[in-house]
Amino acid sequence: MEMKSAVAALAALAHEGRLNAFRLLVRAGRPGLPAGELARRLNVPPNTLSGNLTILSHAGLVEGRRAGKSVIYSARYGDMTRLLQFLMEDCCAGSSDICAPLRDVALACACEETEPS
Amino acid sequence: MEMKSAVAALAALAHEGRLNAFRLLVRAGRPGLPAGELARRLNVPPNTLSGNLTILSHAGLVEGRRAGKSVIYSARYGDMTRLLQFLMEDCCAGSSDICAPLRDVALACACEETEPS
DNA sequence: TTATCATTTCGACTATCGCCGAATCATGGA
DNA sequence: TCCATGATTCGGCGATAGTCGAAATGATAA
Repeated sequence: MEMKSAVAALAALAHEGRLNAFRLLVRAGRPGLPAGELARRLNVPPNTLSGNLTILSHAGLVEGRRAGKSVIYSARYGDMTRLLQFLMEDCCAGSSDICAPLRDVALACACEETEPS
Repeated sequence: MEMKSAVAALAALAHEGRLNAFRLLVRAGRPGLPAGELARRLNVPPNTLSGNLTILSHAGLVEGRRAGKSVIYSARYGDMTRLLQFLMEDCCAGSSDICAPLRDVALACACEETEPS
């Protein structure tokens, strides 16, 4: 069951235009961006982008909310996290040297709150 | 340039049969599994699986090496790591609460060498 | 070399995806 | 209400991906 949604999310991301849009939204953080602004920044026709945003949103990767005339899209970090979790599940098969680099990747995503003290 | 290969990897994984095969290889660890054994375990025709393994290998996610009559496939953990890194790049946009769950996912992939003391 | 087994490639069919122009829907302002 | 604007949906065409049976390739052992 989880399998189907993972495939859907991966299929949604397996497209240059959608991956660009998604990454832009990921970088935009919680506030997100209006659809038109996205189309302008990515330099794609609004209707094409709209279809791609629909696909991303069906896959649970983004969501849109209306604000006046605009629809503001933002990344759904929770589902993004679950997808990554699904991909790295049981990745290590007992060999810690496989798993270690993955940890480093996550720790490199260090934000500003890295210092524990 | 990195973009293209990320899309290729995601497209390769955006397929139930291939994702099953890949995950099975990921769990199999470095030793990997012969193609026929994979086909048997996944219950798919050998030629179909062969095509899918070719796609995965072109995407850099798996590799095959010959051992006698069999070709043994194994996951390429390095490229898998790079893909995850690409997906979570700049994920936090300054908000640490976005990034923290991702770190937890990576830390949950804890292997046996988790204990720091 | 010849037989045999594991795997891969070939060929053709079907289904689905992606893109674009045009029409439609939703909102805010005159 | 009527118009302007931002966004989405609809219709279609062309291109691509997926599957399977059948044939070919590669490797081994006698």
